[in-house]
Amino acid sequence: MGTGKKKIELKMRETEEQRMVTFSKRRKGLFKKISELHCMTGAETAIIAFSPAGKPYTHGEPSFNSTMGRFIGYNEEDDYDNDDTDTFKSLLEAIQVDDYWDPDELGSLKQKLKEICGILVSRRDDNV
DNA sequence: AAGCACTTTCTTAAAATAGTGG
DNA sequence: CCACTATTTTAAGAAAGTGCTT
Repeated sequence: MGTGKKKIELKMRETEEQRMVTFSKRRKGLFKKISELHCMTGAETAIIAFSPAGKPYTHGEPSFNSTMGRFIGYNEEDDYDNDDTDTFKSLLEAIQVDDYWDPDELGSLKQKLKEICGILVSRRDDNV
């Protein structure tokens, strides 16, 4: 016999546990709404949400990567894998591990990411 | 096996939305 | 249009379940 939904203040949840559960539930609802937006309007979408523990959750339609690729302006002829969401995810995760990762490795990962972003941004600026 | 980081299930009320009539 | 109500959807609380790493 649950106590049912209660009214709560719109502020940071008090405990880590509350934050985790609320994150899980509300992310689910948010991603569902975004699916509906795509379904009803054809809008291409991409969203990233970092969990309280720092893990990135992505969602997008027709796919996260294709929408991100479109946003950043990559060329169609590039053989870019639209379904490989792990590509962006792993890059995102790489930035999160500052304190736990080997500094040299992190440095090179960040450098790679910067290079990739630089290439993509300049390509976008050239073509649009 | 234990611990972590979520995820889900259930009950129930809050909030959002659709429908109706002025 | 706005006010009111009926219906649907969302999510809080509590607790249990899942999958992965150590």
